[in-house]
Amino acid sequence: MRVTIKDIAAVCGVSAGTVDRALNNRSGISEKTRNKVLQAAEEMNYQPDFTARSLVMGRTMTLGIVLFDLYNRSFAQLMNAIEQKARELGYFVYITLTDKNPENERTCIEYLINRKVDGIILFTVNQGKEFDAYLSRFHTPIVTIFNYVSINWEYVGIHERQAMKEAVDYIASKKYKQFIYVSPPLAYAGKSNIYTQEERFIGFMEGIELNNAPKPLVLKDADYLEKLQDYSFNPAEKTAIVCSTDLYALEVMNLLKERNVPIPKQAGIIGFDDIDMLKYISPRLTTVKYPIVEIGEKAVESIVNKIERGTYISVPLLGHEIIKGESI
Amino acid sequence: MRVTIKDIAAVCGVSAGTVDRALNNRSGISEKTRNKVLQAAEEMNYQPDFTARSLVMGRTMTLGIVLFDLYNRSFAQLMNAIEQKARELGYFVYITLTDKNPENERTCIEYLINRKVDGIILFTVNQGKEFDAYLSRFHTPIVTIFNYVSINWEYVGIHERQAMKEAVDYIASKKYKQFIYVSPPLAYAGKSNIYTQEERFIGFMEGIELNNAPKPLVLKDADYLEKLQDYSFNPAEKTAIVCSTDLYALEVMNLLKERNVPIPKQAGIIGFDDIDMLKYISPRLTTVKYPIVEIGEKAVESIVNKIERGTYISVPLLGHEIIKGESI
DNA sequence: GTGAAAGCGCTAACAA
DNA sequence: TTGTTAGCGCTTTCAC
Repeated sequence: MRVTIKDIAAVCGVSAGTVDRALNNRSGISEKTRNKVLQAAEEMNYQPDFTARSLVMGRTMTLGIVLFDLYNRSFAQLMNAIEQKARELGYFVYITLTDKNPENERTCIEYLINRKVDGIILFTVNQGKEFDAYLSRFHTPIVTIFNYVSINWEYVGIHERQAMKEAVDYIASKKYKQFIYVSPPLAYAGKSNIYTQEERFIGFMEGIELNNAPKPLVLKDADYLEKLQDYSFNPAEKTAIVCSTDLYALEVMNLLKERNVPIPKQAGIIGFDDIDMLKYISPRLTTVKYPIVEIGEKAVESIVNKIERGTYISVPLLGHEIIKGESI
Repeated sequence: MRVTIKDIAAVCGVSAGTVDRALNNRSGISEKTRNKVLQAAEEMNYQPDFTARSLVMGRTMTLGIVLFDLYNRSFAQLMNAIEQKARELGYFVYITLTDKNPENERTCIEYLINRKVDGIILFTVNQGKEFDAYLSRFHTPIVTIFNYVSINWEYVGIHERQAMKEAVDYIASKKYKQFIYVSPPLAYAGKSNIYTQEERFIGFMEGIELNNAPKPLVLKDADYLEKLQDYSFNPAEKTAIVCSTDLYALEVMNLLKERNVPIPKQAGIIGFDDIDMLKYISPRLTTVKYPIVEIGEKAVESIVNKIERGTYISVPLLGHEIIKGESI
């Protein structure tokens, strides 16, 4: 059996309460007994039992993370940042993957609640009043990231809309006459929470309007590649293909290469995310970069502050930057 | 407050023990009371408290994962597979990242043990007799993946050596006369556990010998790119650059492109891992593929079987396949 | 078939 | 300063 505080108490000839006082730096104990207990604990290689502590304290020192999956590079980077910051602050991380399934996501959340996590970092696909109320039923701190839920929930993210608008400004300055917008997740509008994607799209449309660009072709379905396969590029005008994530941009790039459409001479491509793999791809993809690691770290810091001191650390929308590659 | 079994007991006019019998499908209870309790639990929206259950059962229904980081695509895929399989089997996953730091790894392991995880899936950088003994001190099931520790520990992986040897056979069949081997982790030989990398290297050397190839140039340091920058390729002979992971291969490819060394005409490249990003890279990298998802799933199944039924499910080394691209 | 009681390892309130 | 006691919510043993 593992050594418990009782064992230490017996060895030192004191009570369990006193051992607890020594071990956890509580007041009301003499230096002498504290040292004695501490030394005994050391010698006996005492390791505290977190499950017992959790039960009595109602705290587990763990954070639950609800994510789609780890397929997207950015998610992996995010998760990496979260784990590091969390453990630095003394917390462990439960990772749960929802596969973008709303019901599955609720199951994940409930499981986390039942396991008494101290807080949840939530990248949700759910939305709406009902979900908002659902979340409120749990009295557990929650920080939302990327997909906004409502004013009721702390949020860490970037100014998606502004970022995409600036991207359009940048493209417009390059004399593109035609615009195509690629964002298959938009097909889920109304059905699931695609806040970030919607914001990017709104930003795109704002940019189009502000730059007096012609009406763009918007591909908001999974068949965007087929559509692009059939698309006839006007040789007299340059077309800009704006993709809501780098992954779509790379797919588009592959297709254009296959079709022998010169990039960016005939068609330009821009992505969003700045995933690290871009460094191996040519032509270098132009994209929008945002501080993914910071998002993870800030989310953890905010929620831990809420847990330990009662208030979130509100994080203003973080910055972004257009990475100028050779693709547009 | 949350509803507990006591509350249900009070409502139903039975004892807590009886509620437990009903809730957990235990014997010694009439259908009638069972139904009554179950219904009450349903109505009261009872949610079991895992921390309490963990304390009394000594089990937490959680698996601890010890990984380097999530930077490498394969790790993310692995983690993804592990989470899915684990939750399918009713387990939650604590993720801990070691950043390849041996001491940090031990801290992770000990934290996991203190949190009473039921099992640990370990991708270690530690090694040796002392570490072996260290692990034995914990009476927690452990499955090692990728980096082998010793016969004492269950292991899930592939036949790294054989895979690399076959890769060399394949290359040799293509009339390459010069061989360069790239594997910076080899610099840590003796210092940390680089089992997979060592095995791949041994396989490479075996392949070289068997094919009567000339003595290869082995780059086993972080400065491999500088070395390759200065390397003079013999225009009369094709050089094969064998990389121990895709990431190194991509770096090498970038460098060769910069140097305008024609691939694979003058220099061929082969990687290892078959990361999914390869589909966006041209020329298509030739590489060795192995079932990363299966490794994760099998590791989970094996350890859960050990936890619940007392024995691991030994997994024979899994298969691999050479993915023939255009880079060699 | 059911209830009562003990206890998992720890914390915290109250006595002494 | 220290010990005692009563739980946290659940499981389990032993009476009845």
